[in-house]
Amino acid sequence: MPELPEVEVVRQGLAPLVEGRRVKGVRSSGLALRAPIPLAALKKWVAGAVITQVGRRAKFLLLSLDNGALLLIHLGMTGKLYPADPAVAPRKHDHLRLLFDDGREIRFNDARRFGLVAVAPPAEAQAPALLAELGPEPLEESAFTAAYLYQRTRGRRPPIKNMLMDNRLVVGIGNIYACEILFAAGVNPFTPAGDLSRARIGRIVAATGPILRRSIAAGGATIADFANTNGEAGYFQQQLAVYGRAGQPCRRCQTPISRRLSAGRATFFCPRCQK
DNA sequence: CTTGCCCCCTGCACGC
DNA sequence: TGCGTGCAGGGGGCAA
Repeated sequence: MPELPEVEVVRQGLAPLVEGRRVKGVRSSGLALRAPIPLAALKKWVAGAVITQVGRRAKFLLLSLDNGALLLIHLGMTGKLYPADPAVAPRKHDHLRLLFDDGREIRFNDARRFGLVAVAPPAEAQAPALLAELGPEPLEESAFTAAYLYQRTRGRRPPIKNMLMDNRLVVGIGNIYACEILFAAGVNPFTPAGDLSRARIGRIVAATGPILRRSIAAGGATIADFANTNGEAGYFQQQLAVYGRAGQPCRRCQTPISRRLSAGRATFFCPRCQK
């Protein structure tokens, strides 16, 4: 489900719910997500600690603790965080519960279990292994530059769309926003990345920030079931130019939007506007 | 090292 | 009503 804008929307909603709160206890469903929930580490480093700050790196939520440890949460495809009353029975697919000393709790619900919960002890919290290979943040304009993307794509044959979704190159861009960014840049998603001119790379980079920021401002895109911490849908999906619009007229030229697979993922583009 | 393929898992829409 | 199929915002392991 969530790409960078959706995770950022969750971060913004989660921060006021948990910052300054002390975790009283943790509960897990016992079912593994992408990896087993590290209950021992959660009890050691999270239970009893105060959450000082909620940050984000790529699609990871980073909950800093006052003992120096770091709680990492990845929402995968269907992960949701929501506040709950501890007296109310967990919902189906609630896999982690963080109970606070003020009588509230936060639950992590993840039907498909592609999410991830990890704990970095204080010694690793500044450089968690899970974040070690990640490329720059696309909203950091000094890092995700045309010069950077141009250099990193030279000699590479994979389609530019697949490369934009590779978090070693740039983080946070998934299937929706890769399609949208390339439409805005007028670049065909199947173009081998290394074939793109400096000017076209520049258009891709220039299109990225505004699209991601507009989505964050709109509360993210809710295609099926994305929800913020209040359970509310976003509305950026109303502004999508190509994603999910196969057969519908291009908003710019009226040509029907195409849908083709790229690396097994549905890829939407305007065959006329994107060359 | 790169690249494509397949898998993890559940839920939903659709056709029959 | 039920069943089979295909698809879904992610990401990692594996083989060639």
